[in-house]
Amino acid sequence: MAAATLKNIQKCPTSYVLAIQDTLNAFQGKWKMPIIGTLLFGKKRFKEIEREIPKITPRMLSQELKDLEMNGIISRTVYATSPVTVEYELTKSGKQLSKVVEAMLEWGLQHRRANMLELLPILQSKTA
Amino acid sequence: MAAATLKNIQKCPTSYVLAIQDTLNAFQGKWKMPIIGTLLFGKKRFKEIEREIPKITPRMLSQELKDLEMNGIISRTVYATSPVTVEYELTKSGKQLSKVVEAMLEWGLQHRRANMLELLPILQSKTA
DNA sequence: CGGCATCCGAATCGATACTG
DNA sequence: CAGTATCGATTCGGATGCCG
Repeated sequence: MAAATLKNIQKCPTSYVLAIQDTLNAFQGKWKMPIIGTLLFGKKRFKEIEREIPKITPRMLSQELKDLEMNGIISRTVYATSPVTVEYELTKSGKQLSKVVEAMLEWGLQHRRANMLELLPILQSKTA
Repeated sequence: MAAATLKNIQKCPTSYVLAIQDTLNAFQGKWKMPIIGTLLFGKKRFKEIEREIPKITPRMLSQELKDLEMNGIISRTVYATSPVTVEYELTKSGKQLSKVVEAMLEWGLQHRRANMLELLPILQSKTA
């Protein structure tokens, strides 16, 4: 199959848009990408993830993990210890997201530097 | 400066999470990535974008374009024709997002194929 | 430890109608 | 053409408390 480069789909921008939205749905919201991000470093337990993601509540973490599992991005394993231990791990699909995450990360750093220099004390209001 | 690879920040997952969330904020929501996507092919006018993105309303398009402009991702040019013509174009920062978009696109296609085969008639309920 | 249930305000977003 | 204004439905997401 041909690679999914921009040039290949230039002919039909709309179908291209649909593909992006499709992808977007898999990890939309405030928390999914950060969760995936922490799991790229390996298996983690519920509490570990919670600790690494500032301000996430158990409610949201639980909800998002369930969502990600349903979408085939992570897998959940329960160990019958006492108290129970649960480990979350990226699936193969999930691991392939590292490409996306790295791209986002790299752009984020560049973009931030660019904005610091040129414009935008506007961000202040969002940071606060 | 060292490249922003995952390995480089493994030491501090939390700061890494913050960087991702930061990036995420720049194009969160249902429409921003698709808008950026269509603009990767070149300058476009309001109506052109609207036509290429299924189901977007003028309200949302207007709002998101404004947001993207404030974030330094696109630029807006008004031509004093009659009726007025407005063109939107990616800035340098915006163009650099192509890396992210392509990564998302590629993953989306792979992931879709994988899910078709293995699991998930669940998506049906979301597609409907 | 790893959650779930409930409540509730805030933010998002779609539909529709209108304007310079 | 390129938007804006208003309304209302839906969803998101934080706080809190409880459970096996």
